[in-house]
Amino acid sequence: MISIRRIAHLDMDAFFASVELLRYPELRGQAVVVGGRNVHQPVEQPDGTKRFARLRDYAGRGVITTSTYEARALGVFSGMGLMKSAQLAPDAILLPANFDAYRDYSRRFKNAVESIAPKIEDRGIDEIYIDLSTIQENTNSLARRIKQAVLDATGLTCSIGITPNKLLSKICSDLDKPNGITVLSMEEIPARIWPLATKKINGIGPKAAEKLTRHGINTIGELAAAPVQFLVSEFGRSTGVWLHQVAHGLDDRPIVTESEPKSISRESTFERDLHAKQNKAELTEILTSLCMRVADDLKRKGYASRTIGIKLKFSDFHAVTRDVTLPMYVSDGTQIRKMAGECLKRIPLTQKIRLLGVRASGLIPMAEAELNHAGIQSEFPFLAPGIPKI
DNA sequence: CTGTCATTAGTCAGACAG
DNA sequence: ATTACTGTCTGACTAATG
Repeated sequence: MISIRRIAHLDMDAFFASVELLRYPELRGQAVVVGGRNVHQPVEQPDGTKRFARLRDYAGRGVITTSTYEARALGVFSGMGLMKSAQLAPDAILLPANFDAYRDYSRRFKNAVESIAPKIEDRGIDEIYIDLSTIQENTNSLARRIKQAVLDATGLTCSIGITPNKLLSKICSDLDKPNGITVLSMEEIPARIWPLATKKINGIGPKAAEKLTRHGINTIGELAAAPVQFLVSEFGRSTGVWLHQVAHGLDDRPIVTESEPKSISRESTFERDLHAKQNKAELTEILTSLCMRVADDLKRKGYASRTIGIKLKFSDFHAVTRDVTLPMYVSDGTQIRKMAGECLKRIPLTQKIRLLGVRASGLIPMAEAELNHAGIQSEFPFLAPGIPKI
């Protein structure tokens, strides 16, 4: 007995910017971007109107997190440096990010969808996959009902793709944005998917797309027509077979409703590049603070870690990482700091540094870590409570 | 006794995404 | 004065083990 899967991908429209527009409705219709660091909140003026920061006022290393569709029309997209975007759209309104508000609205829209279709896969703050396979209702009316529930709960619009799998639904939710519904069956793949650029496939990024272009493959249809043995020889067994499958719209990944985090990290780009020796005190303090924040996050989320790593990004954007694994689990900031210090010693410091990061991986829930820790201690009493020599 | 092979863990870089 | 932050996954390489 086989059942036809019906999977939805729901993506909130310009999510962070749209949440800001709920708070500042007078900005509706304008080019607005969210992002940056040290961006000040709008200031109320004597006449009751608010004074907003403009992109041209910004100085620093921040990037755009989200932009309204009006800003995108000016060539200003997420990920772009704010200094760069200020040249394209100096008059665009710049707002600081309010992550607490976004998390709140995220929770609201997910709850609204859950009340209609409970089998949901979380894909970050502004999108989800929904398994609609077992719901007996016309696809279009179900999609409209979900969108209405999201709008009622948040005042925000979203776009939905509904197809037999996650791969196609993800592509389709983007085809009629904003505020759209796209339903697609396998029969429609040649007409509606094959003309699209390979970059539209989730997992084909700039590098893979560029490599495909070099081989004369620009569209998903051209990728589908490429011999699988050619793709395997160019991209390796696993990626080559995958490219061939996805180009034909094939994807059997299940909806994953629960998962455990694999790593917890904190990183920070400095206001200015720092020199390893000249700014040693400053760097040490930043490293310690990152370790304490990671320890905080671990404790708050209830995990312990046995692999601690650091990341450095240099002036030329070249990044290096080092990590170290212990036979026991740790969650204490001081212990993490010692391990991070050991990692740092193994990195040659010639260039100036622009970013420092600390990551904890090899996670297990705190309760299990304590059991495990007790076992390790009795087996290796000399390890506890200090840090073994590296 | 030595070489080879399979397997696993650890480490690091890089691609990708939201 | 261009380029954040958090997180997942995979490939390549090395070392250890049997």
